[in-house]
Amino acid sequence: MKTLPTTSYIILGILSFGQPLSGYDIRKTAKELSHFYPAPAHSQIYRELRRLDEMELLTSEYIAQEGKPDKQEFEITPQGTAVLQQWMQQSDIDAPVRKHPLLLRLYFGHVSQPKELISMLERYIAQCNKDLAQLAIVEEYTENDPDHPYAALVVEWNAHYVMAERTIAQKMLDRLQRDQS
Amino acid sequence: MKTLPTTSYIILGILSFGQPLSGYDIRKTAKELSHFYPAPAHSQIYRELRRLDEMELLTSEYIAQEGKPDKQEFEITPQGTAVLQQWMQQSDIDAPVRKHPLLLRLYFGHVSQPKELISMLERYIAQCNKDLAQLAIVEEYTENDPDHPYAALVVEWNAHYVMAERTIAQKMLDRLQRDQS
DNA sequence: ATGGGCATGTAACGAGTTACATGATTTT
DNA sequence: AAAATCATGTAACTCGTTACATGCCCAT
Repeated sequence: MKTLPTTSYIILGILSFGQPLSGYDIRKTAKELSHFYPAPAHSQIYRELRRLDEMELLTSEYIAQEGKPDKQEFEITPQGTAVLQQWMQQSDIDAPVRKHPLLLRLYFGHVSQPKELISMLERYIAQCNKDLAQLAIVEEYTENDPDHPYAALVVEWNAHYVMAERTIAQKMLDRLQRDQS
Repeated sequence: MKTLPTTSYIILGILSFGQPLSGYDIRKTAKELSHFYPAPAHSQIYRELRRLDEMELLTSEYIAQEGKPDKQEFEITPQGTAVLQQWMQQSDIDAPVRKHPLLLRLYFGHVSQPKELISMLERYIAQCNKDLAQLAIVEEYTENDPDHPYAALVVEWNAHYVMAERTIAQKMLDRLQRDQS
C-alpha cells in the first residue's frame, strides 16, 4: 500500500473533526493551516476527494440546496480514520521545509546594494507585524475551543515563529545599517 | 518576458559568485541552501541549465578531464547578471512558505494519544540540536569568507530559526507532559 | 572488492498551479 | 452596478521527484 500525497492526509485530518464538509469548506479550512502547510488549489482538493472516495476512505452525499448552488458533503469512514492514524504514528516524520525567497536574495546580496537589502528587510518586518496582529485575533478564537483541542497550540507555535523571524530580521537590518554608515 | 522558475535564479545566483561551475557543483552548493530553500533534483538542474544556455544567460564550456569524468562548466553572462539583478530588485517578494509535517500532525492531535505527540516532539527537539551543532560548524567557515559576504548572515538567521523551533517545541512538550499527569 | 563520490543525462510519473468555465446569491 | 462569496469542475501546463543508466576514481 503506497502512501498518499500529503494533501490527502490534510483532507482526512480536516474531516476527522467530525463535521461533514464540502470540498469548498475543506479548502477554506486548509487555508487556515497555510502558515505551516500551504493549502493546495481547489482543483487538487477535488481530485483527491474523488480518489479518497474511490478508496472508501470517505463517503460523499449530494445535497440539493435552494438559494445556493448544490453541494457535496464528505465524511470520513472508519477506514479513513485508520489510514490517518497510521500516518500520525509514522515514526520518521519529514523535516520541515522552508521556501524563503527573502533569505535567498539576501544570500545573493552581492549583486544588489545594501540600500535595496535594507528595504527588503523593512518590508519583511512590516509583514511580520501584520501577521502577528492577525494571529493575535485568531489566538482568541482558538483558545478554549473544545472542538479543536490542538489548534491553540499550533497558533501559538506560529506566533512564536513569526516573532523569531521579526527579531532576526531586525537584527540583520541593524547590522546592515551600521555597516553602511 | 515571463519569469523563470526559482531554480533558474538559484543557478544564476550561485554562478554570480564568479566561479565557473559544473552542474554537479551547482547542485552541491544548492544543497547548502536547503535550510531556507530546498535544492532541486540534479535532473531539474541540468534541465534549467540547458534552458539558461539557450537563453544565453550563461555560457557553457566542455572540459575533457583525465582521471575524472568529463565535465561541463558554466559561467554567467552579463545578460544573466541583468536578469538576476532584476529578480533581486523585484518589489513584491513572496512570503516564506513552510511545509511542517510535525505541526500538521500536532493540529490533528485528537486522532492520536498525548504519549505519541510527546514522542514526536522529543524527536524533533533532538533533530534541532543536531542541526544546531552542524550550523555551529558551518558558522565558523562562513565567518570572514570574503567571497560570500552574506553567507554568515543567512547561516546566523537559520541558527536563530532552529533555536526558536527548539524553544517552542520544548514549551509545547512541557505543556503536554503537565496536562498528562 | 565494495561503497561512495564525481559527472551527466533520460524517462516516467505525480503533484500542483493557473486558466477556463458556469451561475446564483450576497454584500458593498 | 459591481465585486465578492458559494460551489464545482476540466484542461493545459510546469515543476519536481524517482528510477534507470553509465562509468571511472578513490578510500576503506
